[in-house]
Amino acid sequence: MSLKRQRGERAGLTREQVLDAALELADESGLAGLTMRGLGARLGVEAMTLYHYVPNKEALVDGMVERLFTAAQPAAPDPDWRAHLRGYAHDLRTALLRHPGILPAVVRPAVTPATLDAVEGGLRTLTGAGFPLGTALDVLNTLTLFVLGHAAAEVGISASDGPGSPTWLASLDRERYPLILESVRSGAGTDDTARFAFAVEALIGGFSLHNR
Amino acid sequence: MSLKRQRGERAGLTREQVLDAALELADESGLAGLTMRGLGARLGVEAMTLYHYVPNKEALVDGMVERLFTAAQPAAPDPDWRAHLRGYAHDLRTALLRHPGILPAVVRPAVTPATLDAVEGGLRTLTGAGFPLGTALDVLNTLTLFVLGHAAAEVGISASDGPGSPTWLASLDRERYPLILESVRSGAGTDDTARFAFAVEALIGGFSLHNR
DNA sequence: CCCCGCAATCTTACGACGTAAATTTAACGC
DNA sequence: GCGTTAAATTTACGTCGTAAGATTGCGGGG
Repeated sequence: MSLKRQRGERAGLTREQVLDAALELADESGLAGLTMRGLGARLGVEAMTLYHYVPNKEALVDGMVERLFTAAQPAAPDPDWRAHLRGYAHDLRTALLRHPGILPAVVRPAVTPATLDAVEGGLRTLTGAGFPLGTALDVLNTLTLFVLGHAAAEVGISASDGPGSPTWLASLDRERYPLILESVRSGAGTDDTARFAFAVEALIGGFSLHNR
Repeated sequence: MSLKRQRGERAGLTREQVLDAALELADESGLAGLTMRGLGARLGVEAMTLYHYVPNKEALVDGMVERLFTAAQPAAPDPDWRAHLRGYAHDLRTALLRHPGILPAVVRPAVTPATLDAVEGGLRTLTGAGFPLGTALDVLNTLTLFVLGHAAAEVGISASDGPGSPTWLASLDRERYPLILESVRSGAGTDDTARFAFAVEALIGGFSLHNR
């Protein structure tokens, strides 16, 4: 990456290289630090060159998001629908957290061959387990949106130590917020991974009510 | 709003007026259309004037988000914890959807007196219903993050008719995606409000497993 | 082998953005 | 009235996305 070329030598980029470099840059410098000029520099190329691989910056970000979703390998189909959903949620979260830089820009699930396969596979498992098709779709949409929101919030929260941080919360009025203070003191709710697992289990437990 | 003044006449703004005008502008023109100059114009003032009410644009957006959360009046404490959670989720979603313009920027819950009250109240109801404190916190965090993610995705999805739209999905390969096509044909999963309610019920159902 | 068309890359330029610095103007206590 | 302070403006700078056009390398048909 970013090798210097002789005068007039070609860089030989591909769209995938551009998108991957953009993901790296966003992870290092944040969304605001993702610049056409900066991305060009990282690839050893002028900014305008990038417009041969991407029509504009919005499309660049869209491509990055697509790449993120595509990187989540579809969970192996599991006849146990609970295990299938657990695996799907876990894998999707892991893929999303691999590139926290663009997560703030992921406000909707991307539609790619990979995600379509994941949905189709999920529908097959769920309907096979007795869920009506409409319910199965609601289940998958609900779970996907939850994973998205949770992952985005995880990277959003961790960066700050202003309002909301444990030390900040510890200075609250103990008359008014006794339970919050007790929670902070006991260190509850600070483990993102544990909270995620808790939530997934709750959702699966709730979905079970539609299956008998 | 935006009344023209005589030369040298004062505008007499307040921070709240600035934030509310910013919310309006973001709703009309999107996040990219939210500009210091544009916001100034809407208030009948030069861009630099806004810096007397807000240190920079990032703080402006933060203030808008805070205002959004504060506008969600805390749900009336309900001894029935299920009803309490239902009301909380519904009210928060309604408040968030009232200003779709900044929702893409809401990647984490804001910490304000209003939200602290909501959390404390929720903890009181849940612990009163027999939940351990740590579990109660997980329940509230899970529900809040879900509402955030769902609301953000709702406004993100609705705007597009490219990939992911019903008409686009209808042209998929029927050998490979039979269940997705059947879902589209039956119009399943298109009602955001219904899906939200479904998800909230599922979560509450799952939470119930920790309460007996 | 040459040359020509195409694809990749670079150069230059423009308008809009966020905001620093300095300046002007209005409002208010003494 | 007068100085002080807060509110608003003016001017300016650096950076951004990107339009337009020029330039350079490469591969195939004479």
